[in-house]
Amino acid sequence: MNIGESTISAADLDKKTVWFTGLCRERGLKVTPQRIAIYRELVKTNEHPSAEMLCEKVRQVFPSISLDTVNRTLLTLNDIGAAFIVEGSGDAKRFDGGLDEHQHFKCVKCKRVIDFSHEPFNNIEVPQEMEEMFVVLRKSVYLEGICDLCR
Amino acid sequence: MNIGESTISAADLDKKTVWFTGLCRERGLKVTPQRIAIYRELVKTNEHPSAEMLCEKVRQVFPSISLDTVNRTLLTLNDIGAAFIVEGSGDAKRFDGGLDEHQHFKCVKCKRVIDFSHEPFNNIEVPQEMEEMFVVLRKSVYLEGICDLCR
DNA sequence: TGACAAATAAGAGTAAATCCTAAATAGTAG
DNA sequence: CTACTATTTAGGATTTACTCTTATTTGTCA
Repeated sequence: MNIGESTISAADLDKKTVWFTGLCRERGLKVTPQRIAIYRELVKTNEHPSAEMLCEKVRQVFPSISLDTVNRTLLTLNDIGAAFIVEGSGDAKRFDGGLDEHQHFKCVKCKRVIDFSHEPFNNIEVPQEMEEMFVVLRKSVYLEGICDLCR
Repeated sequence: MNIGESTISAADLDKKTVWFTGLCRERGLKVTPQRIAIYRELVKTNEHPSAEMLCEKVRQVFPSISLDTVNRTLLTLNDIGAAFIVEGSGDAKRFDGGLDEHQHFKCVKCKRVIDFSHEPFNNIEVPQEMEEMFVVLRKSVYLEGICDLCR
């Protein structure tokens, strides 16, 4: 079990960036400084930021970036598998650049999304019947409730 | 295993309604005919309707009901745990009256949300550590991929 | 280096959800 | 039954989270 915190080293960040630029090229996507900046900001944090939150961060480095670009880019990242949209309920989309298997707990009050990793949950098996009918790309256990700070 | 379809009998619907009125009273909420009507319509279907869709259905019985009331009521249902919100991919919120414990599979192409129920998934256990730190209200296994129609 | 297609910025546009008001209505407790 | 208070209705205003359009810029590749 491991709840919350997890950081990325500068070395890992660079490694991820290299992997990401490769992935872009592979898919015929241009490697623009905006894309890199957005990807790096996303991967740096484990806060599952919204497009809005990321936009603010990226603006510190890239003052003229538009929210639209951030939004579009995040959807692109989701399409190519460099990030994904956290399953959630209703509000603004939340993104996750994390590639390790992990689960999410979402606080229904503050909307915070907290990572956790629990070995048995990483190993759940998709039933045969589902595999036959659908292509299952991602699986995760999703918990909702009230977090430590809100209760 | 059970994918997709599932209906509710008139008897079960009534049982749920009784449970729901009890829950309302417990929470000091008035048992209004609108609330009941909305709840019953939601529980009857497994289509994960939006507020708009539900409003139309309820209007067949209750022609003067306002969309605002439907919206407000659905959020109330969510608050007291009589329903919950499923991710609507940025579009309109979709609601689920949670007939039985079940899981969701979401198609990344057509955005369709498909219910399924798989005994082992219903019985997953939340780790002690999580229970101590958070109040866990809901747990589910969430799968994403490509559905039978899209692939 | 230059052409071209892709990507971006800026700003307008949109749809859903939420909030506001005020007046009418209707559960609920005493 | 009555008083109290929650809830509903209606219609407009506001907010949120995108989404589109158009002109401009910029990676990429020959």
